[in-house]
Amino acid sequence: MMDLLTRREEIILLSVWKLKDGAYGMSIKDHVSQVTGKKWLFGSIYTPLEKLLEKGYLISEKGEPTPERGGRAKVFFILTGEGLDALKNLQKIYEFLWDDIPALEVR
Amino acid sequence: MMDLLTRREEIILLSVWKLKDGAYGMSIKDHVSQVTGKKWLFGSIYTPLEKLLEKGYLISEKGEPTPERGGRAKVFFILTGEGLDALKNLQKIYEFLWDDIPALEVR
DNA sequence: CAAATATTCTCCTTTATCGAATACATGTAT
DNA sequence: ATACATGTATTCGATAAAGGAGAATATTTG
Repeated sequence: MMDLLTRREEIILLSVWKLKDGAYGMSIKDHVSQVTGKKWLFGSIYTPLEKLLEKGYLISEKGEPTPERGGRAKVFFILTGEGLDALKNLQKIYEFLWDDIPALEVR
Repeated sequence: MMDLLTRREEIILLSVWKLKDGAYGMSIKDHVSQVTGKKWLFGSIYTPLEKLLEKGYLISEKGEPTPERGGRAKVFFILTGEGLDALKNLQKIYEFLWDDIPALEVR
């Protein structure tokens, strides 16, 4: 073990996928905070993003600055084929792990 | 962030649940290795098990030694109500995260 | 005491967490 | 026009927690 995605890598990768062409640091931070119901800070976003770039699961692309007052240029992130494969691999493992756990669904 | 289960905690907690009254170090190790398709070592099992006890997600129970030649007594693990809640919480987050990701399902 | 099974321990690397510091673009007052 | 204020976004750095590998130790029976 274990070349599986870490928890944060999983959550961030899925967020990038969901946000499509609008995935950059801040929007990812907001999205994962909303989804998980907890407040995420910068460090918890940019560090794994960096790692995901290294692994080739994401690529980044410098965007234009916002035309509003203030607004440093965003860095957008896009899921690669390898990133998608990593998610598929995880999904397959989840099938085995979570399948046949009926008692959890009753509440 | 983040009081969410870590990846290993999740996998091990689910394995304990699946193995019912037969969950102890070695059987958990074999189960997670089989499910994830990777070889897990002792350190990757007993350390998080200890953590899960501390968190109250598991309780342990000393078993009888195996009647075969050799066989130190096993320590069995049982999921608590809190442990089940932690899994349910994770399951709920997965719903949001993984829902509406149709492209992943094609393969 | 030999052999088999199970767990504990130790060392080291990698992730995770938090928030201050910095960068960058634009509005505004002089 | 130019300095400074303001709003957005990212980089950095320090510390804590989790992950990873496998040797060492304990326990039980032949």
